Amino acid sequence: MSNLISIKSATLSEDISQQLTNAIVQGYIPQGSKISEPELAKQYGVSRGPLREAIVKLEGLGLVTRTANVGARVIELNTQDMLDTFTMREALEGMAARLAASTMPSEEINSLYALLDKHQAYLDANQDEHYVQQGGNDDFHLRIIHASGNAKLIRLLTEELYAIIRMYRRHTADQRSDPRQALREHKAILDAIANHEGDLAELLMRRHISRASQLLKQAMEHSAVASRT
Amino acid sequence: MSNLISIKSATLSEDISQQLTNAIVQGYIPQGSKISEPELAKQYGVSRGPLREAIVKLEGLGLVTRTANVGARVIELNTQDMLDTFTMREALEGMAARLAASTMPSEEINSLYALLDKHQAYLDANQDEHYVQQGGNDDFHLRIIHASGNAKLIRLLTEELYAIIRMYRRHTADQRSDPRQALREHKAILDAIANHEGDLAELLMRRHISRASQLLKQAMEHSAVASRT
DNA sequence: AATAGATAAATTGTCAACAATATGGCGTTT
DNA sequence: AAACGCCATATTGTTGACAATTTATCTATT
Repeated sequence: MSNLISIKSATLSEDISQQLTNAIVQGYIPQGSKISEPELAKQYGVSRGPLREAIVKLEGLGLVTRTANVGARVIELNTQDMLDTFTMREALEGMAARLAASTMPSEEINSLYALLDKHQAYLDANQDEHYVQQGGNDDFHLRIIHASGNAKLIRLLTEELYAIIRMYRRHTADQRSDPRQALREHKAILDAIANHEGDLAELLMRRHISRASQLLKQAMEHSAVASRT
Repeated sequence: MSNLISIKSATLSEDISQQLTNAIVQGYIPQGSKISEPELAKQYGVSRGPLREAIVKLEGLGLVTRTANVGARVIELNTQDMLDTFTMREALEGMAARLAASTMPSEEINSLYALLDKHQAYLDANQDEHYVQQGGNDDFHLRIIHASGNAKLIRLLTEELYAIIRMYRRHTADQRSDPRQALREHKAILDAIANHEGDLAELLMRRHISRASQLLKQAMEHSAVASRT
């Protein structure tokens, strides 16, 4: 139940940085709340030095914003920020799918087919309940991203954008997408990659993400109307 | 002649951060060189605190790499890194062009046509000599990026990727592209945007950047062969 | 002579104190 | 009563000192 996950790193700063990142993404530290240096330093049992360093790192990751002489606050994700993030994701993951289509080794492709079979079996067994893809090696999108072989693209998507997305999902009604539909789309994307059809793979991946983005937009407009009553 | 550009910021840390960024991008601090905290602190006349903070920021921007208990080094850009960066640029600027096609106000479009006329006049007057587009408001690509209206995309492209690209250009034979060809492509992109043809604008922008990427690749292979003699 | 180990120097990581700035409360003034 | 300015408090920014780790130097051994 504790939000303190003990990860022994080489330096305190790295340690705190990871713990803070986790705390923010998981929502233990709510959006918009102030990051007090003395308070957190006491809480984590370190001095302000390494803690400040961690905050600067978080700023680089886009999880907090800092104002000189005032301090840091956790970002507040509004719908526009989220749609902007999805737009970038569409462009970058589309490109990742294209790259994967030309470089992905066949054994990795087979392994991904096996993963999709596993997802299929899960849906069959759990009557279409969403499987939680929390970033592990079982996440189809992450596998494609890594298959791109573009180190900078991998870092950006997995360390920055996905943190934001996961953070957002926590406080919104989970995506009301049809998991079987998503699985079909995943399969189509993988087929294109297996056939080394980069153009098609990119197109399908973009359409897939765009669809999720549209759902998000609708959900937001809906909840905005609902909260207005 | 000094590499010290005095920018009075709210905090020393911001100040140092900007100066270091500039020094690295401009090549005053060469690639691969070690960032010594005591040395730089003395050089800039500050204590190690704000200097460390600046280094952490630079790490977030991808300009230096840090190793625990060892220190920071300026990144060394190899051809692969550069091609990876161009690949991301292709995806993101392509998307920016698409977005611009649907949101760019007509007066801004006219202003961009005027800019291209200015470039044309420059080429006519200076017998096709490259105009240096060092990131000012006269850079066509930056104008398109800003017209996308996607804040996150703007920040990533202008603050991170472009810093890397400028850094790389400094120590390589400048792009041997045909400036008239580039100008023609810019015009075609702008035409597509003016006609609100997002698909076409994206396609043309990607082709434009891909072409530059190909030239870069050839130049690299060429110089690799040349240096082997 | 080359390698391995021990010691010394230098650098990074961390801390606690001080300075500068912003925030909140109080009283005064209009 | 509201607004302005002043003062006290708290927070951030910066500094110098100390601890921990790495790097360099020197000696000893094979």
